[in-house]
Amino acid sequence: MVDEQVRERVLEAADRLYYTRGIQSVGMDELRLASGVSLKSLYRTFPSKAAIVLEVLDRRHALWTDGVTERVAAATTPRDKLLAIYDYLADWFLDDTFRGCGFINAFAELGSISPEVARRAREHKAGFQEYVARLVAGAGADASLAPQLSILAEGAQTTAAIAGTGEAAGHARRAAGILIDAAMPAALGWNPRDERHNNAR
Amino acid sequence: MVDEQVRERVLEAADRLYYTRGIQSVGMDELRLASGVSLKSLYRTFPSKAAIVLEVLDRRHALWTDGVTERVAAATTPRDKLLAIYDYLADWFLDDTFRGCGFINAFAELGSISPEVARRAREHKAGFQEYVARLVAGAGADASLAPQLSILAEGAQTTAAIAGTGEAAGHARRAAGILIDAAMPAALGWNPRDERHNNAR
DNA sequence: CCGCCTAGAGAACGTACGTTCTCAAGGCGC
DNA sequence: GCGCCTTGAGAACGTACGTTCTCTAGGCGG
Repeated sequence: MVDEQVRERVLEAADRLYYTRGIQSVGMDELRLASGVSLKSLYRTFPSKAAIVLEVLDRRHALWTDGVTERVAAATTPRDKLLAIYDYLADWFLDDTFRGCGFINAFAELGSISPEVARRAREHKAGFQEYVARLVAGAGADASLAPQLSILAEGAQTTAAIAGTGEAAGHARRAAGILIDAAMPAALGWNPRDERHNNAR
Repeated sequence: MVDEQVRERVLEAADRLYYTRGIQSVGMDELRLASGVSLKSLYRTFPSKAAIVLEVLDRRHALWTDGVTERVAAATTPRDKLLAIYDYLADWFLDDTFRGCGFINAFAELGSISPEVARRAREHKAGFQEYVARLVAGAGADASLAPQLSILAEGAQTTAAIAGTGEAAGHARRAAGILIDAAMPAALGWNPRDERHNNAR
């Protein structure tokens, strides 16, 4: 089997298994079975399980970033771009494999014993916060809005994961709408009381 | 050693170790060392590690509930009672042992392989959401405020844990203030635009 | 002072895991 | 067609863990 094929198969299976059942609960033998790659090829392609974990996290970061970016790009107004984040979450929460944010989970499981995992989680969250900050700046809203929206997205993910329902996305979206309206300068001709812009779900 | 002493020592040490390093990373031998309780007494008092984990979670739930309740009780106005939740979080985040919500962490680590752990996490979060809902009702605010405030608290905890800083508490508190003002009926004589009530930190 | 019961220390046991090694089969150059 | 190199399957190895067992020491009632 070509190296590229091995990489892809292993990372795909590892991501699925680690996300579903936790990293420490999934052994290399199970990963071999699920990926259809022999242990030999596995260790020829990756130096260790720890390395696989880090690559899985990097892959997941790219998928998340692409997904959010795409969804935001599809929205037109600056306000809708901000709210699109929560629409993306709403769809994700409905996926029946949803089990919370993989980075929060990895951090909870390994953050205190693997500095590399902790760093990946920190960078993933910092990246998202910066992205939101750019959107907020683009909307001309007060900069303090950005961490507020990030915290709402974060809270929606853990709430939805533990509750096992997706309704947190809607709650977060409505809260975000209120916070955006409060942070939007009326000077830009924006009227928070205008019902047409208050497109809550 | 008296049974009561054994229980307390083991649960205290287990809570500290599990919270700091994760549950699966802490073995029974280390728990024996940290608690100063022999393996024999340990297994005389608890049937298994799984049972200890569940008792630790129950204990932690009680500690959290008491801490929040006390802090809220110290506040006077309904609005300040709601904001007191974030003051409690702010203090907690400054504790240098802070490593996120123990229930989120336990759920991330074991939620998919231990239904009991998943249940504890679900009940813990549901209990908090109901508590917030009661406070919101007591404040005469719209019921939709409750899940919004819960999600903010949730997001602040994971954000603070991964970032390693406590500033998320302040961001969540300011967002909460805005959402509370938006959900408070003006009919009760409440004026959201009144600066005197807008005691952001 | 003697026997019994309990507790502590740690060895022992079974299992599981990450990683490496063995061995046989198969593809490919010559 | 023959030898060599790589690959796959799985055994093997070292370690760690949860749990139980062994043995010894000591406290306490009689």
